[in-house]
Amino acid sequence: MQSLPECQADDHEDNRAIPLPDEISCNTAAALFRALGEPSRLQLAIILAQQEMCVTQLAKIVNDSLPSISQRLKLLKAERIVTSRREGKHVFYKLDDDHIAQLIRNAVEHAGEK
Amino acid sequence: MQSLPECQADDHEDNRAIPLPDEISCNTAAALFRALGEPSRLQLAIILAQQEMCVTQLAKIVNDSLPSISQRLKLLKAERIVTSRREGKHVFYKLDDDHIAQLIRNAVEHAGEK
DNA sequence: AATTCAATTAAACAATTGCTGAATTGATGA
DNA sequence: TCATCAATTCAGCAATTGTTTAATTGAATT
Repeated sequence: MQSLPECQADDHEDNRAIPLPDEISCNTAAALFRALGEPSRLQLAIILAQQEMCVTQLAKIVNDSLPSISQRLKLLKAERIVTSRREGKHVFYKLDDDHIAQLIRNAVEHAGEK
Repeated sequence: MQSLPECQADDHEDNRAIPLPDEISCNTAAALFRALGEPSRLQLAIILAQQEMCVTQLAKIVNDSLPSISQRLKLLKAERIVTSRREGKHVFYKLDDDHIAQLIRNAVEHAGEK
């Protein structure tokens, strides 16, 4: 009987053909995904994709404490998912750019296909 | 002196205007992000976006143990990021669809802007 | 300057996650 | 059937993460 084709990678010595994705790109891109990879943070991002909002408003809407919201926003901001501006006592957040909005739309779309 | 405009959300009672993103969507989309939100898993996804590959090959390329790779792939598969097919002793994985490839490209692009 | 409200930060704790080595399953060939 | 190789599963451990309460910072008003 004819045997099945051997695993192509038995030429284990030659990895030249497949360049590893560079480590820094992986790390920073993964950090971006990780920031959005938590329901409560993603929820904030989705809300802020619709309209700019201050921390207190967000806390009311999602019914959670200020420190929680603030910490989530801090992480989202570190990954440049949201930007903030202060206006008097309030700090307003919004989505950084359409790039991110597109990313979120794609993910929600994919998730919806289940 | 003119005082700064009040926070728009002092009408705290009326949240009708801002519908909460539905919880299930948030959870499933977040799960997708979380799966990609780990450098070693994202690395696998990026490699598999370029070509189909079996577990042993992947282990060689990223220089890690079979159980590690297998567990990562399992999670990626659970989120429908990759698909697998068995061929004899080997199980080959590849990216599920271009949807995901696009998602990854966007993220890497965004990360590169830093 | 003192008060008040918004937001952030800090520290401690609980829960989740990823990794490691051993055991197990699946499939082929002797 | 037995031996072998690929892949998965399992259980225990270490590290990371998210939450909570309290304390602190920042800005405006009196």
